[in-house]
Amino acid sequence: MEEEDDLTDNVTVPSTTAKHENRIIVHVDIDCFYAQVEMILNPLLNGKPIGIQQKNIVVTCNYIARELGVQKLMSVKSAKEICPNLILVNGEDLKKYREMSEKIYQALQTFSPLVEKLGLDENYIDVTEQIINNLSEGATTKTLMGNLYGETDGKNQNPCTCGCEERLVMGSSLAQEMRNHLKSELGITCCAGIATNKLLAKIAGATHKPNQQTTVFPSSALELIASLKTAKNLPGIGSCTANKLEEIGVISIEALRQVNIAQLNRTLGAKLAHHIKQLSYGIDENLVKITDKPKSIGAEDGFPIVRTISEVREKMKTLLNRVLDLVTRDGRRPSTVKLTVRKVFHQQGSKSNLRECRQTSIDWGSSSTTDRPTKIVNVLMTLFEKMVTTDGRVWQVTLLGISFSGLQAKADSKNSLLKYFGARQNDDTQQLPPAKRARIDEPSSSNNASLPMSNCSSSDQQMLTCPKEFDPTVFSQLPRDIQMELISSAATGVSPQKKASPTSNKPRNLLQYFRKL
DNA sequence: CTGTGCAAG
DNA sequence: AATTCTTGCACAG
Repeated sequence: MEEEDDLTDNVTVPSTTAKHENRIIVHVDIDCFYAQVEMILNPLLNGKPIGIQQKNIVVTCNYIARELGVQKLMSVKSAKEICPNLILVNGEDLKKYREMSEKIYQALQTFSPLVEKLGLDENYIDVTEQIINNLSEGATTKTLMGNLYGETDGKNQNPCTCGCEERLVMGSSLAQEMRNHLKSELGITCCAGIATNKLLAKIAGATHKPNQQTTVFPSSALELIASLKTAKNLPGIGSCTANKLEEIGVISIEALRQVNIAQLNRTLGAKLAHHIKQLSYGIDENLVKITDKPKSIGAEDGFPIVRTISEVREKMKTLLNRVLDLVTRDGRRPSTVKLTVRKVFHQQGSKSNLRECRQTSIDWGSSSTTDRPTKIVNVLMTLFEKMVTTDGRVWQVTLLGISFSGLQAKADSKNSLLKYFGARQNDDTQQLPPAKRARIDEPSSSNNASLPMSNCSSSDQQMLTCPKEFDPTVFSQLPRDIQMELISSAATGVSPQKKASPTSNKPRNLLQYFRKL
């Protein structure tokens, strides 16, 4: 099937978008995050204009400062000119912010297990399950909390009959509860967007700031997207895609909606072309993806110029120490290292922003903790040579980056599985918060551990696949963290049971109880 | 599995 | 009004 012209694709775009969406997504965005954290940590700052300084830049500031004319990403110099009594707080150490970010994530998780963190100050929450439960319990649809995008005359011109608006109204009160909770427990204020997908939720939430929330009905989705004005304002269209779009004359949202799909395919590839076309109509099928532990841990350091191996080795050591520290704190053990370099070779005016990387698996085998750093430095230097010193050419390097991946929980079933069962007996629901929260524990026939078969696509795809060697039924009942542990142990062959040899009366491995017979 | 490119905050 | 830094995902060989 060749799609020669754009008519075909446009026909498939429903006039009212998201009609078939049964999800309810909340996007939570903390108001001027760094500034808020500083004010919470130091109440003396309350009522005063404060700015967060990194290097010579005011990266963000509180709303008092904004009223006085201070803007985000302003130089310290001009910020002080505009607002001489601006209080500057150094925000180069992100520790405090990471900690608060984690607390916020945990707090939001009490409303739904489907929380996705985006940066330090944003989260998506899929509350479809909770809403459906509430409705099935005969919860009365409350009045909408906060702002409703569009429909400014207060009248809903063309109410949708599919039930989405009722669910969104409930979503708005759930969002209100989340914001109240963040305020009372952490002192944090934020904005929220409530919609049927991530795209609309994020954009809607940004329409009323600060400390407000906004719901968008699918009937207003097209209008909301159009209000972004330009295509590059769509989340998912970055600078590179925006440039390519510009080359084919696509700047506005409207132009993106109208552009010939075949041409778009040629410019961006079919998949991306289709995706951003969908975005332009407010359609976004992306699921809220649970944020797990990081998949990689790394650091990189840029500098003016380095030309000698010994300099590189020095920088490498320093950098490695930093990363190793992070890895140690994480607790897991990586199986591969990756080295990134940025080479600069002054060719005719080219920016040569060229980064290259090489990775290799690492064998922690018999290396003591004291041994470890030097050992890895050598590995890294080998990788380095693969990239820059293979030929005798002159080289200059302006960046080194080290990243570890393949992080695996240190395989000691004592500290994970056993501990889990120990704690588990006490209370199943403890990590589910105050009952009023979302009332997902109401029927109590099944707890949250096994998100029971819902027809909600969002949770379906979050299901982990059961490794061959385990009983799928049992597996499906296990909580997610245990599922993951079983998967990784299956994958790595940790504790392989030889045909269930009952002879081993050793510290019986709990894994065996989950295996198929 | 490797390496590159893009996006986001 | 950025640029840098960190992470994750998609693509391709």
